Formats: sequence, structure tokens, C-alpha cells
Amino acid sequence: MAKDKTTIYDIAKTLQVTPSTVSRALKDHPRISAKTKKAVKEMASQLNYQHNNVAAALRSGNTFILGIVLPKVNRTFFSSVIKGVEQLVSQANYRVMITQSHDNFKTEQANIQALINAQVDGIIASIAKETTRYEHYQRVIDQQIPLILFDRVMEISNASTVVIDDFLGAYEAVSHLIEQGCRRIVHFTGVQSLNIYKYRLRGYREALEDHGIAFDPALVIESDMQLEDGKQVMQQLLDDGVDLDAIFASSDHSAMGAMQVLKAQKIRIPEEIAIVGFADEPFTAFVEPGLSSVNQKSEMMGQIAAKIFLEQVQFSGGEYTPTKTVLKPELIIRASSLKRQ
Amino acid sequence: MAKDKTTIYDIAKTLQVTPSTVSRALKDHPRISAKTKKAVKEMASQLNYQHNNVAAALRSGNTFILGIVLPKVNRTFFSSVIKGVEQLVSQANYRVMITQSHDNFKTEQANIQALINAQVDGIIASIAKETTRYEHYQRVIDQQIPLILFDRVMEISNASTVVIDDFLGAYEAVSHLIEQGCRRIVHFTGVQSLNIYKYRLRGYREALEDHGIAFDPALVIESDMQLEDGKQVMQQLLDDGVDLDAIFASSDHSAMGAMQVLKAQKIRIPEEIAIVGFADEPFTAFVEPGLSSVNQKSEMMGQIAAKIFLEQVQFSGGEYTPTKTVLKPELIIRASSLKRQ
DNA sequence: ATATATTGTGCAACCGATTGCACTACGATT
DNA sequence: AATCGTAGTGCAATCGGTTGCACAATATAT
Repeated sequence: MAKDKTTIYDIAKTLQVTPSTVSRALKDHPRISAKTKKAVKEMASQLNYQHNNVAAALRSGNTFILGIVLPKVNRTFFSSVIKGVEQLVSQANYRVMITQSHDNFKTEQANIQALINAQVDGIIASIAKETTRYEHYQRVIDQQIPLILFDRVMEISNASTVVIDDFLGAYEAVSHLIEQGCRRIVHFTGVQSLNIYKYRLRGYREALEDHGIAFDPALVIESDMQLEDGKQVMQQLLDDGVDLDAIFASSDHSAMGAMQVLKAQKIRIPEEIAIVGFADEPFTAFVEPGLSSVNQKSEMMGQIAAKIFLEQVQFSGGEYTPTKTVLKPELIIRASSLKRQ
Repeated sequence: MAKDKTTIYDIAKTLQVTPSTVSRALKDHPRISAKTKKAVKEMASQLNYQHNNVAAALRSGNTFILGIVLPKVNRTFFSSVIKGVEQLVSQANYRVMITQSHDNFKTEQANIQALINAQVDGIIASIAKETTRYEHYQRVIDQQIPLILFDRVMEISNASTVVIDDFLGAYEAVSHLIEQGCRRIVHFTGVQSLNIYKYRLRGYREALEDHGIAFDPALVIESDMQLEDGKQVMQQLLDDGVDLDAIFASSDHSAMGAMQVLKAQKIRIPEEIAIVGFADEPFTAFVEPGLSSVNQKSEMMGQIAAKIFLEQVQFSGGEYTPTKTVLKPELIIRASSLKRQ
């Protein structure tokens, strides 16, 4: 029946001590006697006291909230990153505030601003597809808030980054296709303002050239990389009669779209056209044939981002030097690209 | 180069006015002259002023944060609900703080507690599988924080609820299977402490009986409803030589697991065994054959939950009467359950 | 027994915005 | 000319913990 919220003043009054003592007792301050602590804690639970983080944050300057900005939470990659982040920061009593940009620039800006206003102790972000400017991220830095970018990153001074080696992931995927005997490999790529798509394209190109296959710009198709885009692009390729024997898609969803079109046309996968996606979404294992893909070490990415945050926030002296981490991706080979056993 | 954060005091000082005026000017208080407002706003942006929500929240009592507690964000159902919630509350300037219980009771408790401590203005939650007690939710009510439960709900006085008619969803799914000629329909169900599984089981049973088919408890199998569980259960059914011609699974993942086992065994779907899942996850459309499923109106559920929250929070007078909303699910029929055209 | 640590608690300022109330000035009303 | 209304701003308390510093009491060292 706790109608009015109880404060440390209420506890202090009934116990005939000062609020400072109550505050310290609740936080297990070493200078408070065991007896007082016990009394305070008992009274606190008796009065149904709930610690007010807002008041504490105002005075202490720490909200113990870590802000996260990413395109969409329902993408397995991003939700795994969140999981990794949560695992680490929760041990340090931080809470996570997740926001989605839905790949929209304005929304991303608004989210960042909201997190700044909320006085979060740090921000971990992966930038939206539409984003090409970064004043909002600069503002984070200006406010001395630790900023860690992952996967989709930008060059922002004083921001740390965690990425996988997209070049390598693509290089290995394409090399694998070449080893399977493919020669006319189409590449589905995304908006080139994002580092990830740019580097994967480079990996694709270099793998081809290293294997003596000429790079053909006509085989590189840029789209929004969703399921529908994959379908459309694939249909267009077929309609145009483009000669191809494999697809390396920079997203599993677009690969899936292509796969659906091919299956509808009774074109055999991987015999006629082999496919490799990117992200290793769980559904890649469900579909028929299983979709080969590049695993991005999402959970580890989150853990590392979180670790950097914790280090930076616990780092008191002087200027913190941002770090750049590059993880090694892993090619997962499934039936969609396996021509021979 | 804004090293020290600027406050309304800084603005006040340079403009030779009081902080009260600055505060009002920034919020477009009607009593402040247009000239002053303009001057204040210009100075604010010049000094790179960032509104401190924490201070405002302490004084005003509103954090403008809505807490969300759900099992996992990477389930399409839940992320769609989030989307629905965000759409509505963002218009009212609320922000959302998402937490995941991972279906774990302790984590759920901790999350709720953290949200209470963060002084959120309301909580929207869907309970974890493990949860059977609800003191933590009671605490939310005790603190006068609006509480809205969705999908997986419990009877908590003064909490509003938003659910779909799980009974009906199951009833229609099973009726559909019966119409397709199925008679020995296995039901995959989950932990019975959750309303959703309980009601779906009832719908299953009633549909059978209404069509003159005896309910056979041996055909109802309880599991954790993940992909692996579906596989195991299916394998067990085959090993046991259970006679069945259809499966109605209370989750798409378990249905998918069963599907994988059946396909591996070259058992034809839907000819030999028809399947219907529940949740209408996107992958149900990807797989072969397409998995029939029951759509839960997730986005609408989120919107309604948000609407209730906003109404309750804007409701000033007296006691708020909690509402119970029941949405109508929609059976999506795909190839996995379609024996005849 | 005296000097020095150590323990346990209180005092009071503070974090930064909000807001009810008071007050001035000036135009409108009668 | 006196009264009233209203626009525009200031005053000061407040939200609820936190924390540096002070200080008394007790413990330890010399």
C-alpha cells in the first residue's frame, strides 16, 4: 500500500539518522557500521523503498545507462550484438537503452539526440543506410560521451570501432565459389556509402582477379538488399538473359529472394547457380537448400564493443585513445554452394 | 569544443535573464515574449546547449521513458510489437527502454526492478516462460506505474492486457486441418502456465470435438517450442510409430523443426502430414513448402498497448480502470497444409 | 598519559531544470 | 484619473540522492 513513494529521508527520519547515513548504508559504504547498515536496509524494505536513479544520476553524473542505436532489432545480427553487449555491461550494473533507426537518417539523428538528452553514459551504434553525414555523432563526442561504432562505421575522430574484416569475408566466399567451378559470379551489393558493402565488393573483385577471372562491372548489382530486392534483381537478370553460374550476395535476405525466384523457375541450386549470402541469419539453415553464408561474429562484436565502453568509462585520466578492432569472419558452407562433395 | 556542458544558467547569465525565463522560453511558454524566446534559442544553440532530461525528470516527475520487458527482441512477433509501440509513443515524445528477459524469471525480475528505479512512466510487458509468480509486477502497480501486459499475460489487478484470441486462432487452424481431411492431428504445446499455450490447446481440443473427432491426450506434446524441440518431438513420434496425419504447433519454430525431420525422412508435406504453425514468422514464407501459420497482429498489439499507456498517463483524475483487449488472429494458409486446391 | 589513527556519522552544498507565486509595467476600461 | 487586466519576467523552493569536509568518539601507538 505504498501510496507515496518513500525516500531516504523517510528512512532517515524513522531511524533517527541523517539521509547521508542512509545513502551510504544502502551503498555499503565502508565507513558505516554493520549495525546501521542492517537497520537501514531492513527499514528500507519495510517501507518498500525504491532507489531513485534519476536523483542519483543528477547528482553523480552517471545514469548507468548505455545507449544503443542500430537499424533494426529484429535482424539476428543486431539482436546478437545486443545480447553480447548486455552480457558484459549488466555485470557492471549498466542498463541498455535500445533505439532503432529503421535505416532512416532523421530517426537516427533523433535517437542520438534523445540519448544525449537522457544523459547516457555511452553510446554504441551502427549507422543507418541513409546516413552520410555525422554531425549528430560529433555531438556525442563533443559531450564527452564514449562512442563506439560497430559493423557499419564511419571515420569519426575519438570514436572506437568494431568491425569484421568484410573484405576477407567476401574474398573467402568468392574464392569458395570459384573453387566450386563457378566463373560468372554475380555480386549483389548495397549502398556504397556503407563501408561494409564497399569492402565486400572489393573482396569480391580481388578474389576474382587473384583467380584470373576478369572483373565485370555488369555483374555487380546494387540494391537495398531486402528480400524483395533480391527477387527483383534476380528476375531482371533472368529476363536479360545474363550468363551467370553463381551469386555472392552481401545479405542473406537478398540471397533468399534470388533463391525463391530460381526455385520458382526450376533452376537448380547449386548445380546451375550456386549462392552464398552474408550474415548467417538462422533461416539460412532452414531453407532448402541450406544457404551458405558468412558469419559475422555478432555476439563477440557486442562483447568487444561493451568492453571498450566499460574501459573508457572507467578510464579517468586524461584523453582516452579510441581503438579499432577487426574480427575475422567465418564462411559457413551449406548446400547452396556445394557442387561436389 | 564545448568542454563543460552548458546549462540554462549559462544561457541566463549571458543573456542577463533568469534561468526560469530560459526554461520557459525553451519550452515555448506562452507568457514569454517572442523576442526573448528567439534570443534564448539562438544563444542555446550557440552555446551548444543540450537539455538535461535527468534534471527535468527529477523535478517534474516524468522521465518520458516507457519501459518494455519481453522475452527476446529477435523474435519477429516481439520486434513488431516494439515497432507498434514506438510508432505511437514517439509522437507523444516518449522514448522506449527495451529489456529482454530471455524467458528467465530472475532476469525479468531484475529488469522490472531496473525500470522502476529508472522511474519510467509506464511499463509494457510480456511475461517470461519461467515466470509463475508476480510480486515484481505487483511492485510496479504499487508504485503507481501504468502496467500493460500483452500476449503472455497474468491476472494482475490494475494491469491492462492486450492479447489475441488464442483459442480462436487454434480453433480455426485445427478446423482448417480437419477440412483438409486430417483426422489424427498432433498438437505441440508449451508450458501450461502461460495463457497462450493453454488457450490454444483448448481451441485445438474444442475444434476436434466440434467436428466429431475424439480428443486424444497422447497426441498433445508439451515442449519448450524451439526448433530443436520440434525436431526431437517429431523424431520421437516417428520412432514410436504414432499414427498421425497433421501437426498443429503452437510455435513456428517447433513446426519448422518437425518439418526438417519430415523432409529428411522423405515424408511428404502436406500429403502425408500437414502442418500449421503459430506466429507467422517471416521465415514461414521462405521455407519449402510454405508453412501455414496464425498471424498474431503484432504491430497492432503494440499500438494498442501504447495507446492504453498514453491514455492512462494522460489520465489525471482518480482511479484508472484497466482495459482488456482481445484481437482477432488471422489464419494464413500456405502449402504446408493445403492438400487440395 | 599523550599523540595519532581510525571509525562512524552529520552538515550542507550541489546536480539542473521546473513551477507556483509575486511583482512591475503598460495598455485598456470606465 | 483611477482601476483593472494582462503580458513578461523574477524569486525561491523543490525534486531525492550524493559527497567533500568536519567532527566526535574510540582505538592504537609511543
